[in-house]
Amino acid sequence: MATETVENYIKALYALCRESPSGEAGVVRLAQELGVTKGTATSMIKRLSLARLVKAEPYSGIALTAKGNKIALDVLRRHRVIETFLVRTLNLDWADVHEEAERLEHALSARILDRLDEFLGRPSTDPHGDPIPDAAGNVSETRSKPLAKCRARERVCIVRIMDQNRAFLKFVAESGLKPGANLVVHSVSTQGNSLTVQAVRGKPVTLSHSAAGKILVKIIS
Amino acid sequence: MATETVENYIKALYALCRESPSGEAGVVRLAQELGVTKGTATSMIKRLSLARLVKAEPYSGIALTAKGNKIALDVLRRHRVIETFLVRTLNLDWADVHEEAERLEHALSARILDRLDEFLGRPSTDPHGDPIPDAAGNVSETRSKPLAKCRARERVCIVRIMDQNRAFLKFVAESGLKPGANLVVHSVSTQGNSLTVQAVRGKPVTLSHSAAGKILVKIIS
DNA sequence: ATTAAAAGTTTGATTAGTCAAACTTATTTG
DNA sequence: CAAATAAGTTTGACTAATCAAACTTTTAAT
Ligand SMILES: [Mn+2]
Ligand SMILES: [Mn+2]
Ligand SMILES: [Mn+2]
Ligand SMILES: [Mn+2]
Repeated sequence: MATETVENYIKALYALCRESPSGEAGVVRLAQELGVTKGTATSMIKRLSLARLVKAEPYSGIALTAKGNKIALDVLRRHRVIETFLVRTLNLDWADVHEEAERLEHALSARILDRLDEFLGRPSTDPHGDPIPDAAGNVSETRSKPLAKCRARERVCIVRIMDQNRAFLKFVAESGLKPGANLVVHSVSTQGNSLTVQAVRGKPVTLSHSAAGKILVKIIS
Repeated sequence: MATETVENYIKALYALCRESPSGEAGVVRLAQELGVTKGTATSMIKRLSLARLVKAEPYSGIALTAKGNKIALDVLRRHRVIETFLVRTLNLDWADVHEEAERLEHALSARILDRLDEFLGRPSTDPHGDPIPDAAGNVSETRSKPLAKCRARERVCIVRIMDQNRAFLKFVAESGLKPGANLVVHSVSTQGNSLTVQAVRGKPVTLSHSAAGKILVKIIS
């Protein structure tokens, strides 16, 4: 079994590779993400490479191997099942659960994870709308687009919040913009740097372009 | 915060001090308990001593300080709340939960622990009858004696099983001797090396002296 | 095409935790 | 009591994870 530290590196690498157009991660960003120096990250990459969890040439990009990807999805599954449990069963604030899950994700056996998953009714997404990979590592992401790309008068349903920041999550919840909420795009500013939406039976909310970019929605037919 | 390793040493020391008449623990037993060499245990004791978690003179007994005791009770609380959750909510086998809790006990924050405790209705004992310390570190142990010390025809209620061994726990459950079970002491062999008990509406079970010594009971008035 | 900045690597040191094996002190036991 | 045994300690070595600081390579600007 991978150590807690290795699992954290793998998970961070997975996220960085996702969001990079080249599909590869860099050492500096990785170090930033994990709060370590770049030298530390470099030496860990060497170890992961030796363990065949990543593919990396000196002075070039880092990518996960199939084996590394498997671990990433497994950790992600544990993380998201735990978040779901913490919110649904223990009533923790959805803005707090990410950090809690960050520690717990490394301590659950496969057996407990499965029991927890069963107890929760095999949820397909966590409280933030993040898809939960199944035990085999399959992820089914709902087709969606950023709210920032919507046009006026579109009716949409929020599917996912792409940011773990506590303050942002608090704001999103305050504004009634949690996953599942239906809303109408009221107006879009001409410069495209903000837009106003209104939840059903809610007050209108104006969002900056960057905030609206982190909220994924699907169009209601 | 103490590391996982330190918490394990402290917890083991707590148990060893409990069961020793002198109230002090030795390095060899400690090492055995944790599956490390005695040299390793010695060096850890030095560190714990420096951190004021134990009081220890070279070549003499080890005792927990008040600070160490506090940590031990805290870990014990987490361990037992988790075991209760695993059995009651996730339906895990009571023989398996000890090992699972052994890892989880180090990953729960105070907040999650409290929510879990609340969710379970603030239980006072875990599935094995082990008392759960409260958040302040108070333990209330039910007055009890070993089943081995009972005489024929006594009617007793099982309060606690003093052994985490899986095979033993399986046997205890099979025999209907879980905490809460009421039974009558049928007969006691003259040599005192075995005794036969019968649960209400159960078959008679014969126990060795050593097995009966690990089952704590209280007399039913 | 130089050169400055950014990205990545290396080196030497540190801490936590561990082992094997030699060693010392305390306890038993004949 | 002396010798054997058990308990406890010390030493030297190792792995995982980290940092600071010097160094090298790549990339971006001028
Ligand atoms: Mn983590
Ligand atoms: Mn999430
Ligand atoms: Mn433990
Ligand atoms: Mn227990």
